[in-house]
Amino acid sequence: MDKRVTIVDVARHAQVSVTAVSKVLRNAYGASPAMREKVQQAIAELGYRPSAAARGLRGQTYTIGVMIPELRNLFFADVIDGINAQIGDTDYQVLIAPGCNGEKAEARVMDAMIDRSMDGLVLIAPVSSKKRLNEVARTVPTVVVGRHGSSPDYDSVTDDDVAGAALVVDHLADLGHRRIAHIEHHETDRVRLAEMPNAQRAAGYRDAMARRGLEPVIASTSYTHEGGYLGAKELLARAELPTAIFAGADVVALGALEAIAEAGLSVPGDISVAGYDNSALAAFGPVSLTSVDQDGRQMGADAARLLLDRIRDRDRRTTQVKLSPNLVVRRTTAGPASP
Amino acid sequence: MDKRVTIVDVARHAQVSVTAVSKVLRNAYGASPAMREKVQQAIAELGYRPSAAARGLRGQTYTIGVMIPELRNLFFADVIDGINAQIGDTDYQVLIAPGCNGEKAEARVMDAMIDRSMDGLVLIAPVSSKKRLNEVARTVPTVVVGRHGSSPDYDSVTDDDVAGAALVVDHLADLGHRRIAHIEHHETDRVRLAEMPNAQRAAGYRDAMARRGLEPVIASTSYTHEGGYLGAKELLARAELPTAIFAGADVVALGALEAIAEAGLSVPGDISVAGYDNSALAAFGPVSLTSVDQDGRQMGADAARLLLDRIRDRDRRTTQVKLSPNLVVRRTTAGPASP
DNA sequence: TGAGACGTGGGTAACGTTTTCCAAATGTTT
DNA sequence: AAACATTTGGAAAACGTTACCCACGTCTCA
Repeated sequence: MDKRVTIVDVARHAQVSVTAVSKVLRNAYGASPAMREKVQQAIAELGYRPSAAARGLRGQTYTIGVMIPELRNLFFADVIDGINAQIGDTDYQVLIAPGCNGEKAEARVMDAMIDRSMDGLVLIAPVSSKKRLNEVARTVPTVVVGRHGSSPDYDSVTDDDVAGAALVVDHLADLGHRRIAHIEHHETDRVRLAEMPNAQRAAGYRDAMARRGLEPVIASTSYTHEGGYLGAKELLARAELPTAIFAGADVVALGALEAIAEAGLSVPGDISVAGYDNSALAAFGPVSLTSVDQDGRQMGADAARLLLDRIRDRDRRTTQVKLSPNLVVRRTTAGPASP
Repeated sequence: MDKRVTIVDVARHAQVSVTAVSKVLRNAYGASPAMREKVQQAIAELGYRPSAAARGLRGQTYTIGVMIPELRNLFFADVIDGINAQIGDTDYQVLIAPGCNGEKAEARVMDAMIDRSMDGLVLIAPVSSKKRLNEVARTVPTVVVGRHGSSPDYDSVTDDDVAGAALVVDHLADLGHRRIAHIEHHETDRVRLAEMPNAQRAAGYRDAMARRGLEPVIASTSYTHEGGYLGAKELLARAELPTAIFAGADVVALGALEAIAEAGLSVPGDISVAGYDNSALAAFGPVSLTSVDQDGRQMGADAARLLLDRIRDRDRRTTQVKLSPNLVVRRTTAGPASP
């Protein structure tokens, strides 16, 4: 309950002005090496730590906010690792706001971060309207991760979902499959159709199928375990059974696997299954799911780098970084049983 | 880039004093309903939001910090859900600091949270010294989750790990097992031996075995997948094979399963395996691991409740909440093959 | 009819920084 | 030696709140 050590205490202890201490703290111009030395020592002796609140009132808070839709998604964890690694031991601190599912929760969280005068924001897979995102980005330096499309106000980092979907289709087609079905996340909103990864994956699937001269077969559900289960059930009930299913996400693939097992079919004997995200579940031995790997760490690192750049120079033109995915082939895909 | 709306703007717009607006904001005493109404309207019209930085300089920041050792652990995600649910739509915002593995990272994060004048801290499974934790708790209201032992300075919420271990041992013994081995996290530090959950689980295992008149068999590795793999390998190399293995955590159990499969043994035919945490991996169909369930959500909710109470009254005596775990029996445990 | 209590409302000094000046000292060029 | 840059250090005004006061009416009760 002892009183907090302030910059005034440090100044007094070092026998210099408050201004001088502030300059040393910020590595600002106008402090001689001798003075720096003196002040550093006083800071160390008193165990002084600047108050972020007071700093925020004037300038920076040295805080980066990360908005994430879902803590349990391991891909997002990778992104955060990447951010953290890049921020490293700069003076910035990364803080994550949990539970931002849905537009309303997102709005609340973005406001909260702005209220707290954060220096920069990383928004991971936001669903808010583009208008809202632009507004936010005009208020505070912002990088959006995992959402396609460009903005004049924020930088973005995405994975090439169209290419990723093509990787899967090509892999399956090369194995000899012709009836390759896709389970997509149902989407109607126009902007999201253009910008959300799920829509891009579906588009990539259609393109790749067309290039191969194959008919697309689509079940439109949601990116959840249940969505995968229902989607696969629907596909298995059709007249012509697919010989392979490309699920838009790993959880979806797991749901599909369950439905396939229930139907008494084997994987990959009767039907091949591929997912997307290369999450820990996909890599997990007993599952061993063929999946598309996005380098989450790299995406996070790029996002952090872009953000620091933008904090330094807010008027810089925005850039869009697009990374290339890799296909990780495991044991759920193989050639079709019979032609 | 428009200027921020401040309390002064609101006051001017509502034709009242700044004090009056502040009172309304904080639901403080001394504002008539009429004035409240007027001010609320001005706030709405201007879209005013109070600056957390400025507030922090004077009093509260309405921010709760959560320190978490590892984002990927699903149990922690449950705890955070619980915290978030309890905080609900109070004015508080929950912020998580990622990557706090190790004492040094923890120190940095706790400092960062204090620098940011957070109103309260939830520390999940911290490894820092007790002295440090007490210091922090004396600076800012703090609740520690998942670490046993009591402190005069912070409240704590734990699961009864001794009881949890006993649940497993009793379950296995009731099935007829007599050679029940345990894979523990190696621990030498004295305080941690008393306070960390892993140590409590090992102690609970020993007690329960003794109560049953059984000899404890322990492999001392670490709470990781690899630790489980190596631990099981070691146990399987002994003269007398165990008929059951109680792993101190689900990841450990998964590693053990891998070693067992490699040795050409079947589960639960040749050997039973149980984990701890009832993580999503344990529940996952193909794994279906018997495990001890800690109600993470409940723990988080309790922690948040205690924290809000302590923020309200800092001099309240500290309390320790201890929850009871449940055993979830799945398909990796069964009676031993032969006597 | 006073005296006190109470209900309203506002003035203003903090809070701990940063930042914009400004002054003095020192160095550098003509 | 004069004129001009550059370096070094400090004074003081913000920044947007809160909280402690005080002032003014109106009510209540002896």
